[in-house]
This record gives sequence, structure tokens and C-alpha cells, in this order.
Amino acid sequence: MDAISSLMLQEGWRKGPWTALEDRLLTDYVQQHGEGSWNSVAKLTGLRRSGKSCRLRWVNYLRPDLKRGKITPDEETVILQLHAMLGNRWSAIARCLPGRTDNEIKNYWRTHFKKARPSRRARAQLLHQYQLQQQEQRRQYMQSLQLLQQQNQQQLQLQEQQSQQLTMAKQQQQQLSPPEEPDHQAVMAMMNSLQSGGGGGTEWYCGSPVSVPECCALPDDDDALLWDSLWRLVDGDGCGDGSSGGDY
DNA sequence: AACTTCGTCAACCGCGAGACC
DNA sequence: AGGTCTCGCGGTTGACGAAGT
Repeated sequence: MDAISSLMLQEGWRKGPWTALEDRLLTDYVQQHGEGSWNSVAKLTGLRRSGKSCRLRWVNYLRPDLKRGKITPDEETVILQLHAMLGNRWSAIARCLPGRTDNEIKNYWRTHFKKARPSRRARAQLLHQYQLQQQEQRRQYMQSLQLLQQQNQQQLQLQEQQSQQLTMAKQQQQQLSPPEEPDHQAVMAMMNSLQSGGGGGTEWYCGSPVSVPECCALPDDDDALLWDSLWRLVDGDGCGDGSSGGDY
């Protein structure tokens, strides 16, 4: 075949799904000539498929020794073990599983075991859960803050009353002595004692550090990582129209 | 019932290695 | 020695049916 006819042939390569007729032509060819010399398939059979495409079709679909049907649990075990040993060497793994192709194993692995990005639906659910959880945390947090403030006010009032009573008593004793400064250190110590005892850590509220009960604490450490990744996940969706969906 | 999303799998693409000239 | 061809491999894409909304 000369260069021009070869070029014309190449320009006419068919792509896409194989027809039953093409399958039969290829099968007949392999039965007559054996596997190999894939580039001569087109010349000898009239198939308008590249040698590469013919080989792939034969290896992955037409070979008579292929197993059909789902991967069995035993095969799955072998795949897992071999992948742990060999990594993504699908052809090597396939050689240990008679009747299975590298393509089949590769697809199976990607579908069942590869740690995939959560689906859109799963991501939406995660986001919704996260938002609800965050709302609830904020609500509890603000409630506890209000409670703490009330307690602090009561303590301050009590302290003030005690202080006034003490002052009055002193004034009665020393009618002309000046009033004493309130004991700020004692007040602060009392507030601190009120605020500690949660184990939830310190939050800033109106410019002042306030301890937060454990149950209401905002996430940190490991949780923060989770939320951080969630936010990235949210950002990823929020930046686009959600239709791009880019697979991994 | 119509539309959307997901899972599966066949097929394609690009690249590297080895054979051959 | 180096250029070309062929084959094989791993990664990726796209079609399509099933499941979900």
C-alpha cells in the first residue's frame, strides 16, 4: 500500500463503539492470523479501525478466555493485595487474575476503592449538616454567654453590696475616713473562678476574653481541619455555577 | 413524568520501551 | 547510531442506564 492510500485510510479511521460486524471481522482475523500485527488488520479485513483500537477491542472484549460478570469477592481480595504490593500496575495485576483485563481491574479499582471526592449530593448534605451544626453551636454559645454575664452581674452586685456594707460599717467606726477603692483583683479573681470550670477554652466577646463551656466551644485542632476542608469544599462550589463539576 | 445526578464500563489518548531497518 | 514502527501500559473521557429528586 502506498503512502497516499495509507493516508486516506488513516483519515477514514472509525472511532467509537464497535458494531457486531466489526467484531466479527476482527475475530475472524485473529482466528486466521493470530494476535499481533494489529496494524495489518485494517489492510487485510477492510476494517476502518486503527491497529491500536483493534488490539484494545480484542484484548478487552473479544478474547474468548475473558470472564464475564462481576468481580467476585475472592478476586477483589486478590486485587486489593496485589495493588498494595504493586500499585497501579494494572496489567501485572490482571496477569494474576485469569480472564480479567487490566482495563476491567482499573475501572473496578477506581469505582470501588479510590478515595473519591464526595459526590455533589453528598457534598450538599455535608454542607447542610455543617451549617445546621454551626447555627446550633452559635446559639448555645450565645446562651452560655448571656448566662455568664448574668452571673457576673449578680456577683458584682453582691460584691458591691458587701463593699457598701463594709464601707458603711467603717464610716460608722471612723466617721471622717475616706472611702476605700474597690478590690479589683478580688473581683477579677471571682470572675475568673466563674468563667473557668468549662474546659471549653477562651473566646473573645466585646473585646474581652470569655471562657466558653466545652459543649459550646468553637471547633479547633482536628475539627478545624474538617471545617476548613468543608469550607474549601463550599468555596469550590460557590465560585462557579456548580455545573463544571470537574472530576477530581 | 421529567429532569438531574451518579456509577459503570468501553474506548481513546499520550507516552515510553523495544524491535527493526 | 539513530530514525521509524509497533506494541503495551496507565490515565482519562464520554456514553448510557439506573437511581434519585
